[in-house]
Amino acid sequence: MNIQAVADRARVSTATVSRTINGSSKVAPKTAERVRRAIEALGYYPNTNARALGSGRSRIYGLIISDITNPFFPELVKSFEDMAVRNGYEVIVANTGYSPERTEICVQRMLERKVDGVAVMTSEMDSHLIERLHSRQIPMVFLDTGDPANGISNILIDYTAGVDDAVEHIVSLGHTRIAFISGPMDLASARTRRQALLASLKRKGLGSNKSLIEVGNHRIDGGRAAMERLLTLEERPTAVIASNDLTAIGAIGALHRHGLRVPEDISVVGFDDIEISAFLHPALTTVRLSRAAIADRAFQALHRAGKREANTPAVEYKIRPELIIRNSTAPLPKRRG
Amino acid sequence: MNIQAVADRARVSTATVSRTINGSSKVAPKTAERVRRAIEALGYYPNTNARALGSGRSRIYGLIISDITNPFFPELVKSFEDMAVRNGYEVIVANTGYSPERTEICVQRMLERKVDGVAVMTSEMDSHLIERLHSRQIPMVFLDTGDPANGISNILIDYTAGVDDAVEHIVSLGHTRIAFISGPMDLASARTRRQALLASLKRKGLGSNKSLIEVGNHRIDGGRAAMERLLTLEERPTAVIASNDLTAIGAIGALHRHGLRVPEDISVVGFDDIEISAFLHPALTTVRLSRAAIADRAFQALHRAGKREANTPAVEYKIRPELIIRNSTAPLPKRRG
DNA sequence: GCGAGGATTGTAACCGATTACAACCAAGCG
DNA sequence: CGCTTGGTTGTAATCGGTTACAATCCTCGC
Repeated sequence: MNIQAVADRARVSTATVSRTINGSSKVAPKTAERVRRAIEALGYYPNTNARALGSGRSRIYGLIISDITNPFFPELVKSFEDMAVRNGYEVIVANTGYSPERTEICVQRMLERKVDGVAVMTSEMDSHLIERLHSRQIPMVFLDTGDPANGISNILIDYTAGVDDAVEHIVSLGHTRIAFISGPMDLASARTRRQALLASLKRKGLGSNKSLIEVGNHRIDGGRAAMERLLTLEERPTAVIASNDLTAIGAIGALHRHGLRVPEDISVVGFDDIEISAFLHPALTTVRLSRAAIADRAFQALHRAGKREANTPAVEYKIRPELIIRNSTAPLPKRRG
Repeated sequence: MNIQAVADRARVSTATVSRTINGSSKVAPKTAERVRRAIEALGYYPNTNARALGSGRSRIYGLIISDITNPFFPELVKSFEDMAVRNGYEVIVANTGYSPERTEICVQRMLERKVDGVAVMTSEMDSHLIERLHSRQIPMVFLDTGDPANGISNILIDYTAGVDDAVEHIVSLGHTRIAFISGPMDLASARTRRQALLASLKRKGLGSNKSLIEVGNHRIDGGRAAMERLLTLEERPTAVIASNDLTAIGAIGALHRHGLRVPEDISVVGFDDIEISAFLHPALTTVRLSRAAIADRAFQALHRAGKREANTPAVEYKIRPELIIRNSTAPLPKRRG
């Protein structure tokens, strides 16, 4: 079952069948209809490999993430894949596991499969790997670390705005001793969040107390450990902002273990709004970073760059996180004693 | 940069280069070495599309799951992909979203991309779709619903053993009023778990009380709602077994909301052992179903079937879940009053 | 009635591998 | 010494599309 069979049945050449399928150049409506009926009758669908070989376009996008088991990513992957499939594309997902060697393999996989574009949704990527893709004219889009001036599209997260909302919320509840648990400092995205938060606190005239800044690992255990350390302080914080939701969940775990109530004794704010956060007890107040929006922009960036017509320049999208107020934050408790 | 360039540099024909790369037929060691050096020097890697077109094998496996945002799946996807990449394969992940229409699209995608095998890790799949793949001789492996007699490999989960462990554990703690929150009854895997559990209870001489059997939806909100209903009973259960961990998490949420303590007042057992379960407060006692083991067997099944030599028959693997005792279960509390 | 010119369609080269088959070569044997 | 045989290597067809270019067909205006 190949294009020749369709051509024979529709009494046209293979070129006409191909044109009908791709809508590339004009085909007379009557002819097109005959071809479509032949396709229908034979249950024909094109061989993607032959298509890719002939045209040089594979209709595959690469999606590089750090780790699919990190709850931030599944929704991103799903949304991206959804859009891709709706547009006739396939997606190859690759996990870097935060390792440079694995990242290199990921890029190699993309090259071998001749992807039409790569969405790099992790901040850790060597410039020589970027160059590898760039030199082959493969469209790319990055999360936060792209450089549109160099032809690489970027999705810019407005951390400052999101973090400001969180700080404003906490401050308006009367808190002044505000702790922050950051992500691992070797992660670019964690550093960015940390800087945005420190700047925001400073703007409020807070945050000079370095002992209230702890480092986690963007996972539950790190958040728990960091919170334990914060609880040993003479002057405990009354509110904690975490670099991501998992960290916040860990922090709440530590608080519960110490018999402290959230939010009555201590308020906690997360970041990301992973699905489970809405269902926790207490439901987590957090800064939502929409994965659907990120996936949408990423796909658009690649898809536009792929249209050969316009030599579309790299674009930059801005995404504004959104504070979701739930039950893990409350007004500053009255001092006892 | 194609195979011809390599052939020229190594002063051999393209056939010899191809043979060296694939190790298909014998190539003189000296020649092979020359070819390898040429490949190295040129930084050559084969065009996968051309390879697939010529050989009929794409070195791509399809992985059909119901929903990547269901925490059960990411680890499965990751493990499967890991094995695939290590063996030079690529993976196409497709979410059915539990919808027949989407499932049909998933299968179509697999056919168009000419996958070398499909792992169907969701229980909902029409037989005509299976036939579509089967008639094209595409190796398949299913989770629980495969039929080795019909040439389809199967990974059999020994639910009975896993559930027995959980029931035994709960009974040994002194509980007799044991509730069960099942998954949605239109999900085959949920029905299987339910049957295994009811049978296990019956074996212990329990489970005759139908009011202790509730239906959830395998998500947190369903578990919470089901638990709420159980709490309205005259005689409340003292232990609850949930069909999956999310359901258990929801149930615990409902219990907390009612001021009940877990495990002091009520014990809760989950199923799956998703990553977060170990970090909850209390850490969840659950029956671990290893996703890594499932992925491993699934890959092996496809990989073996793919070797054209032996006309390998379909295989059946058995996986035994394992009870992980944490802090959400405790001895039956003493009756007060 | 005829040539121009646009719309349609066909011919065939090409994408980059794989692989059946043929050709070649050297060693071994009678 | 000629032939067989097995190991290596090359030739060229093939996979199933895409697409540049050529050919053909109409329709119009003069």
